[in-house]
Amino acid sequence: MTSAPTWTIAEVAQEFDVTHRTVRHYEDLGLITPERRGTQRVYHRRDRTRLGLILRGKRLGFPLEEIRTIIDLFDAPRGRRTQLEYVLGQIDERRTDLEQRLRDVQDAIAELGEFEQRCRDDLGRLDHV
Amino acid sequence: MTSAPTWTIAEVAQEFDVTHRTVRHYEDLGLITPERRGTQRVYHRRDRTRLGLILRGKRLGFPLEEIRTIIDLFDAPRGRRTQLEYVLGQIDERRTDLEQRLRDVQDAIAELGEFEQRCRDDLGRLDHV
DNA sequence: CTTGACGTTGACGTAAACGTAAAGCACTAT
DNA sequence: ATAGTGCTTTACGTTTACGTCAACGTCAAG
Repeated sequence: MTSAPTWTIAEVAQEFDVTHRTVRHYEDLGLITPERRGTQRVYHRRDRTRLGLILRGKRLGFPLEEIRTIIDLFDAPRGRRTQLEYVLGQIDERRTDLEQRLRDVQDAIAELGEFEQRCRDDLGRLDHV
Repeated sequence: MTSAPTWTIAEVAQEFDVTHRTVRHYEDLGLITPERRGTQRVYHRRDRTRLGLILRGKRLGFPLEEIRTIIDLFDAPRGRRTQLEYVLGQIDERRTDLEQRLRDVQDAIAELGEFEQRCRDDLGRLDHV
């Protein structure tokens, strides 16, 4: 029988291409809470999942504090109706935000495409002469 | 005959929902270069276009310095072949970056949808009992 | 047993992106 | 003439997201 795999701080840092300082910073802000064996940190799959979410959130330009509230949402208690309704409300806010970003990215890609076409036209004119 | 419209710093700031300090900061970094009439700044349509691009870039999480290189690209000289090829190369880099972000946003929205479904299921079970 | 390799906790430093006075010019309105 | 409104520069303050030592613990290898 194989027990659940774990990782050291150096391993997760290398794997996600960040420094150990960064990983510890995220822990300071409460974004990840690795197990402790004595004084050493032990990272589980759950921590890696969270790290992935954090870094994606960062690529999307969210501040770390906001990222924390988002990924905490996934682990929030949903036993009572009021809790569930709160979570569903939060989900809606997040979606609104993300859909704005989706439009932003799509617009930017479209503009880039138009601009590229203009450049290619210019290039064609240079060839033609 | 109507001459080209212009705006004051207060007007553009209000319109884009930023402070005049922010607008001036972007000028300090060379992202916009409004005309001067005496000591006063006069903003033209071109400046507003750039401000829109800047803010969208910010929503996408790009640092201002990178935003500057991007929007400068649109005004870069494209007279010679080498210049055009440079610009086309830059466009490709940008597109690669933006497509990564597109995937990120789409993944995030998808995950949010799955999570919402789980929550709604939980809510249904509460109703059903 | 001591030397690395890797880990730990402070604690201070820094770059980016503005915020926030402070102090002064320019024009208009009373 | 002076008071007010809006714009200007200068300059230090703040927050976020880490970087960068310093100083020390721990465990396997030589």
